Amino acid sequence: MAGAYIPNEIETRWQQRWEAAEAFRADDADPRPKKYVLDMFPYPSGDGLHLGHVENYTISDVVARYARQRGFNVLHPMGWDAFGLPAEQYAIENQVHPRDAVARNVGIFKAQMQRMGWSYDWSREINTTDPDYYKWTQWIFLKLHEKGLAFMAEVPVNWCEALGTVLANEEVIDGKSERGGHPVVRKPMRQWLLKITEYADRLLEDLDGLDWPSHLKQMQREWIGRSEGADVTFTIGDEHEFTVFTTRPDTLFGATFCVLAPEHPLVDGITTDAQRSGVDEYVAKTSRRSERDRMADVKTKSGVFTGAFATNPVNGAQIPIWIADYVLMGYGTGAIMAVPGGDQRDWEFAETFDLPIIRTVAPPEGFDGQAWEGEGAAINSGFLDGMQVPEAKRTMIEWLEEKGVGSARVTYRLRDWLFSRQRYWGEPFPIVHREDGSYAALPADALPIRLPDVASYKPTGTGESPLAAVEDWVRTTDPADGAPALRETNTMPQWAGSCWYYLRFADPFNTSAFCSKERDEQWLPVDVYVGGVEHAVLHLLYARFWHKVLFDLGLVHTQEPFQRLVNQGMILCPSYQTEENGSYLRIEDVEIRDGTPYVKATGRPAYSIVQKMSKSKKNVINPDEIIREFGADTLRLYMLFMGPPDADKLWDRSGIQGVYRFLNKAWRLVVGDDRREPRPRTSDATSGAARHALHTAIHGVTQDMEALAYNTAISKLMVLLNAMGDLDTIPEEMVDAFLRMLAPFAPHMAEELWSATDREGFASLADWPTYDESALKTDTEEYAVQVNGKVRGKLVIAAESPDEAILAEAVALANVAEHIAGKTLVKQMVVRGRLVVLVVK
RNA sequence: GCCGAAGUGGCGGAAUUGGCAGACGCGCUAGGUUCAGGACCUAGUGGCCUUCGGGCCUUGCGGGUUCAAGUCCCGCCUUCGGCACCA
Repeated sequence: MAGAYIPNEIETRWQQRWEAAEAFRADDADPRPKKYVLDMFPYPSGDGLHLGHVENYTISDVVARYARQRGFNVLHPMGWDAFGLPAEQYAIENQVHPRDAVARNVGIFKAQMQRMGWSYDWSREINTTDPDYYKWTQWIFLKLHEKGLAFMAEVPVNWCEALGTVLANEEVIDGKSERGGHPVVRKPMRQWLLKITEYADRLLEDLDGLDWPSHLKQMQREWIGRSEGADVTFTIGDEHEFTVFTTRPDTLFGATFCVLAPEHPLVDGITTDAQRSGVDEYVAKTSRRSERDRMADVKTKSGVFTGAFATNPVNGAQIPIWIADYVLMGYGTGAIMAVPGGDQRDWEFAETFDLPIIRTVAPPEGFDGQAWEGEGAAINSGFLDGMQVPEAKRTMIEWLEEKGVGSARVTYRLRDWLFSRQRYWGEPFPIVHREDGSYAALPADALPIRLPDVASYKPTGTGESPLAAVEDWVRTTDPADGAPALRETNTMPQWAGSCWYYLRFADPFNTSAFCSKERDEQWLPVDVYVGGVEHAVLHLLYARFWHKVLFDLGLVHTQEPFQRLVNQGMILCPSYQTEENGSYLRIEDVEIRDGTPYVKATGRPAYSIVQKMSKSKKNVINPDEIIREFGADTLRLYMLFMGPPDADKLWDRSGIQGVYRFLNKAWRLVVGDDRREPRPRTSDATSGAARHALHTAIHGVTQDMEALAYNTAISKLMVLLNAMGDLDTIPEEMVDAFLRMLAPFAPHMAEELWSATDREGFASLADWPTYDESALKTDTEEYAVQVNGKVRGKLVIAAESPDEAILAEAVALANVAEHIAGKTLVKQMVVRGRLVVLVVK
């Protein structure tokens, strides 16, 4: 008899043994086929792991452990994405240097990760803030610069006052910062940009070959936003001309006015004196409005006539030129031809300002809407009349090109990637500015450009990084000629370090390259990448871009970094608010009576909604408490048992009992507890029903493992354990296979029982069991007998019985006979192994 | 507004190509066991009806195809996610 199952004791012991034996180390010299299983590495925040991490990393851990047991040489590394805003914000809030805060938080994270029993190869741990690491981030930047993909420009940027920095388009959501939700305004500033647009087509096309969730690919496609159309040049008298971009060149005959963005450079020059004051006022008003305000009233159309007229190149018509803020300077050419008959926005504008409307595509019979944006035959369009839209487009583009007033063109929603930040905690640029205003990239041997210590690392708010105040760091010389120069004081954004970290894991200590050709070829691409959907258009797009650049430079051998991507669902949890003022309540301060939540202190009802866990909603569950109470194995198992990996999951701790009981049951069966002897085992071969149960389980669990259907895999292990519990003596073979299959999910329990039953080595590294096809069959089969679609009886018959025998027994069943009595049998068939179909009239 | 995903017992969720809806677990009910238990064991558990043989209903709603529909087709509703004046 053994003692009770005490998870904490067992788990820490096995964690130490795995570590001492370096059980999960990925060996470069191992000749077996490789499997690279990667997590999106975390920002080590001060709060430690949350349940989202636990879910993410448990899924990948099971993938990695299963792959090991299937004989793969597995690379499953972990590291820290520690530069950037979250780390810096935390440091400012807690009055510590970011470096110290990162070191401390990394310690917390790592201890928690090890406590979960995740099988990382810690010998490859990396940290993006380590100079040995960011040296190579800077080096890759130099490569981008050499290729002409990094450049400086005065551009309207997203300036966030509260964060004291500019942000990338991807970091701005609804006019607010992705982090913190602070207001963001447009403001022109001189900034570094990366030409991701040059890769737009490849980023789009290569999505097809990736094994990613389709909705995620769709998000990237939409973000890139490729649209095909044409540029059309309009002239204004003899002096000016401007170009518009349109996806509907076929509707050019219906262009009854043009609209320029208020920021369009031509606006000032073409405005007539009579319209001057109105135009100036509108332009000023627009520039004061934030992006957010501009988006807030999409419904109402505003605009001002410039007094100028443009010549429609297709028919010479003089059409008025307006300015309006629904035309964006940052997209296309910042100018449009307005076709109210074929575009609802233009229709609304035309109605508001009483401008003419001409239909150029015949709407379908009975159409009583406004603009018709669909297919149809061209009308009122001269040489296009009668053509369907696609043909009309082609014909118009040919005409425009022939006349030299337009051409086919593709535009993208994707903009170049704004790559500089006015913050302290990021990679410095390997760039110096010379006195003559030019700048120079530093040579590779000058790297790393270390981040200096500063007195204050808080944002200055002036648009300059805190680094600008570090005189002796800023003042330097251009190594090319020794002339005085100033260092670039912007830093790289958070995403820089994570753009290539997956490559560094393959070769973490290389001092002469970011990753050697050999290691790249050995380990890349990542076979399974597990992480949240929140990175769909940020990290995942940026990393693909860098990877393609590295590919073009011949530095990596694959076009894409992440072959298969798995998105875990979100963990949702009820949050509680007072009904009075909506302030959030901690879960401990709420009690549930008859399914209704009440505020404990006041006894008044509380308002509850289910949403994503977040600190501000006070609905965060701390994994440490669950581990303390039930152990890591139970938490791992429960996380997976709640539902499929990609589904959102409602956190409800009442279900934990189920998986905890399952582990206890396994424990008692194999080693017993303080009251019960373990179940006797036998080395005799498994036979009969037990054999069938065993092989069905192996077959089913294996299938589920391949499909990442871990919730059903666990349920099949439960079925197997229940079957073992029904036996007086358990065949050793069953215990063996059970433990091997338990190992990826509850590795500590598996190890403990593995060693308690005198098995050699680690269960975590034991081969995956195989099943015998013949054992999946049973001697008898059960058939449901349907009469006119309803089950009227069941019969058990020897397997492989001929159809005739089955049908004969089926019609002989008492209840079946009753239902067919006095009627004509019009159809009878047997669905092998399942049912008998009888149709009567 | 546009695009995408999803709606199955009291709850989380299962269901190859259309083939016995509700696996597994939680919860609940009854019994056993225990000094005790938020422990363990056994049995039951979608709803309604029942002469205890069985019958009828049931996968968001309404139609349809089929011997047979959670699964396929048509039309709606709801929820979640993404995009949001992108020309």
